[in-house]
Amino acid sequence: MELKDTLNLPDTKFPMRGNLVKREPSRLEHWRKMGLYEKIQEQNAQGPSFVLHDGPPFTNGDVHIGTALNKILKDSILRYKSMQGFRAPYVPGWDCHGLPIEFKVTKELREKGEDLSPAQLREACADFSASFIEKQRGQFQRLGVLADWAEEYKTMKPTYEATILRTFASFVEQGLVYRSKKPVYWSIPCETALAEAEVEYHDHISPSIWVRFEIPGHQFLHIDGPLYIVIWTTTPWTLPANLAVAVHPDLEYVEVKHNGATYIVVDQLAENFIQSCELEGATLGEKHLGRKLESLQPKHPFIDRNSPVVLADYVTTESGTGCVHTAPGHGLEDYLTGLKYGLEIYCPLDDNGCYVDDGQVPAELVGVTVLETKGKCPANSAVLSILTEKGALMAVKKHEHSYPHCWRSKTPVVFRAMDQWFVSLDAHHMREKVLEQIEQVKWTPEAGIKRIRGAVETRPDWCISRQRSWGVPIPVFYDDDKNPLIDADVIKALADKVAENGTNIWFEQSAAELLDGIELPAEFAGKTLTKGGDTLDVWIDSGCSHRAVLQQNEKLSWPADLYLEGSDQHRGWFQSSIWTGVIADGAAPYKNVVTHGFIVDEKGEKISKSKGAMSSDGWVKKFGADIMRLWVASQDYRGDIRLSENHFKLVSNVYRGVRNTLMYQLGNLAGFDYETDAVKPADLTPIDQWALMQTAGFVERVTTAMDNYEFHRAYQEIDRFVGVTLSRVYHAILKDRLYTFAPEWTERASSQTAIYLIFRALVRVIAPVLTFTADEAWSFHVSGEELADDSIHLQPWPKASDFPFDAQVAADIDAVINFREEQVNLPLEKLREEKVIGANLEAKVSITATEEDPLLKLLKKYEADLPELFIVSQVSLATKTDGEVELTAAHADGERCPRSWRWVSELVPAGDFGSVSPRDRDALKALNLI
RNA sequence: GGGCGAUUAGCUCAGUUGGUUAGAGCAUCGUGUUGAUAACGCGAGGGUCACUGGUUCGAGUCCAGUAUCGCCCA
Repeated sequence: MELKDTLNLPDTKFPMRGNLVKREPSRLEHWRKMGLYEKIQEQNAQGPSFVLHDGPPFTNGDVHIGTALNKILKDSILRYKSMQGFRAPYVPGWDCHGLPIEFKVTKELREKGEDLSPAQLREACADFSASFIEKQRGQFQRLGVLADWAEEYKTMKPTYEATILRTFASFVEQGLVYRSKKPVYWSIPCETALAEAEVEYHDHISPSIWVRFEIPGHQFLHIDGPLYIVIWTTTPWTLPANLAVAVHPDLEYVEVKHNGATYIVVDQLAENFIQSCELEGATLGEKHLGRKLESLQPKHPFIDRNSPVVLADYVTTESGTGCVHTAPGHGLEDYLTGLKYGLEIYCPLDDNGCYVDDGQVPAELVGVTVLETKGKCPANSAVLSILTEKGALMAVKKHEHSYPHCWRSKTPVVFRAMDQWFVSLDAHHMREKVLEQIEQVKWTPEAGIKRIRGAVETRPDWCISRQRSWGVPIPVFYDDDKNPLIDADVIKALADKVAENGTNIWFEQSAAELLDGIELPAEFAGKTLTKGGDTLDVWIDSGCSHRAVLQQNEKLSWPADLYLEGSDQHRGWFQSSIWTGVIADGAAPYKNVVTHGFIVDEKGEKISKSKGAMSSDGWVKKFGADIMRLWVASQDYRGDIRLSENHFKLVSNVYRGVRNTLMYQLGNLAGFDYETDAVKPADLTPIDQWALMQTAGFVERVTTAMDNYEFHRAYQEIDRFVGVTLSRVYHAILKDRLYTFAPEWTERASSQTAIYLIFRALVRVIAPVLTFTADEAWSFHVSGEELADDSIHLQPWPKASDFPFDAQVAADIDAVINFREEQVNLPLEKLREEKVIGANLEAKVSITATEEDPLLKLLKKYEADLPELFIVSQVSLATKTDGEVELTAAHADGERCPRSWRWVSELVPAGDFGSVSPRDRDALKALNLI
């Protein structure tokens, strides 16, 4: 037998390498088989409840890395809450309806040459959505997300749809729903009005044109020759709908004279105007305040009507001429000005974006489309040629600016007035009520309250109608005179039918069939009715989730304790939810809202879609779920979250440290039975008490971090605890005693007792984040096998008070260790450089100080422990009469023990093993080996 | 263009009510060990705290502006 074989070296089957990609799936299967989620719920059935309400991801693709981040954060929080004894059910959801799916499905069907009825199209959309629910569910599960998948909610489920309709009925009942002609964003390829959320801004090159409107007669005094007011626009195609020219009441406008003609533009932009239109030799004349121009009646440049000068505050001097082309049917500001001046909300475009023949539009424009394809806009070209022909066009330039685009077709959208359904947000002081409720919610980060407040304060009435099929129909009927029947009782009755059969019935049945058995208001009774073709804005769908899920699933409760989504949802889901909550239930549906930022690349810039780094699965397949989860925890998610391969490698390093530490602990607990082998708290050696004190502090700090959902702080704490407290200090010191002491010796049992307690705390603390690894380590701990019946996720969260130690002893050792870190290592390193020693055990340390020195007193108190704490072979303390503490290091004296590698004054015989130190001889004796 | 936020070593984070030479961990480099070994130890280098100006005896910390980045809006 070799000496090495007489040592108690670490022994565990817990593998050093994680091999997560390969190993994690079998643990998932194990969890599924044992019903881990259900077990956790059962265990906490009587605990206080904590309801996190899941924001439903849209079901039109693979799980995006941002969605993965979101779900991981939720899962980590819920696992933490569960370990703390909360009944924390998790019902995930899916957002199914909406334009992106309908668009994609329509496109695919068109390519196949199939033309489906709305009902058939909806079926295809439902299949599409269902297929991605399957896919995404699998991807979420792969991340380790634990949930009540059997109860998951879907916005396309009949009962959910019925809730949407009932919520809408509540809106109608309160008189908030109205119909109005209003300019809305219109996507020509999609033939639909778009919500703000469906519009994205991209840089766009538009023609910018200067157009002169003649002011005939003697409207303006002291002007000889022709007089013009000059407008500037980047949307020439809206000129046929021009009904006015807006100027700012308080700005000065100046007469620009050139070649006998006079042009009126705002003073600040006169130079710009002269240069842009190349009016060489132009001179400036009199100035006039904008409000004085209000009475002017310029002529439309190519249609026989006047375009009066109106006043508007939003006119700026940033670009153009300060005289704003106004088309009430094509812009929101123009619309408001139009209302103020009693102008028609005029919009001569059909659904396809082509000019209609209404007797006013010039014949050469009729049928021309305003849709821009490949940078060319036929309507713009046609309008420009008319303007040129009429001599009204003064200049054309290219203008790059940010312009709204359809989020799906990516084409520029147009503003177009048409009939839509709206929800009034100001009636019954609804907006004020929502703002009041916002104050009752705790927003994290705190700045979130400003964002949602701003969004609620400034949003216009909610346009809720969409001209689509894949959604919940707006339950409105029309009589022959186009009078709408929109009645809360009728809608509620319809909702009952929908709860049974889904909204498909709206598309499959006639109005008469739909209304069969439903009592109509007197004015519609007996009339022939037709059903409306619009669907509801999908934000209503998801905005009703708290009503459809929290109020209807008996395991959940309303309002939610927590909503946790990306910061973009201040304007999206958080807002739609609080509106439906306040309108239908009188309060906000959540108590706390936490937001996370967006994922950016390593430079901190928006991640580009082409990189292919967007898929959650790609990262999981390369690094494993625990690394992804650790990556999520590693950063402060309240700001931007950086994503890069490099980053994952760094996180992997930290992971390896944690894993190795667990392996060390498991290895050194081999053969240790806490019930029979643990020492009493009073018998714990000083270093073990120190380690337990450190653990208590660690647990306390991590708990605080977790309570604040500050995973990055927990991550830093874990990294530090594992890397410094345990690995560098505690575990390093322990090696000698764990390896060479006889198993029954108190010191060794003391350390194993401490390691046992620390391991069980550490593995719990990492469990919410490193779910797989913690459970793996736990399995080996409780069963010695990779998979066990028990799970770390059924264990309670540790408390600082779980760890016994004497505060004075622990503090003393802390001081000794600080002394080692600051003073002892340096001279040892110097010896190493000088090649006097290699390992620290080859060294001895001598410390000299005055008798009164507190440090010396402290060291004396623990003199016997010092070699172990300093990890050297010998430490000698000596006194002197005055001066600072002196520390010298040299090669150790005596001989090297071949068993413990420590240098001792003399070796003693140990049978067949030759000579060893007296302590090692005793150990061998205790082991009955000699 | 507007609103909100961020900006501390290569990376991820700490920096308490403004107060001595700005701290960790990881990474890097050097080195030791070979009984945690695709591991572990020790040491070193690395920051004009985004920039500019202000308040103050004193500012990473307070104020203003600028820049860059992100989200939202136009």
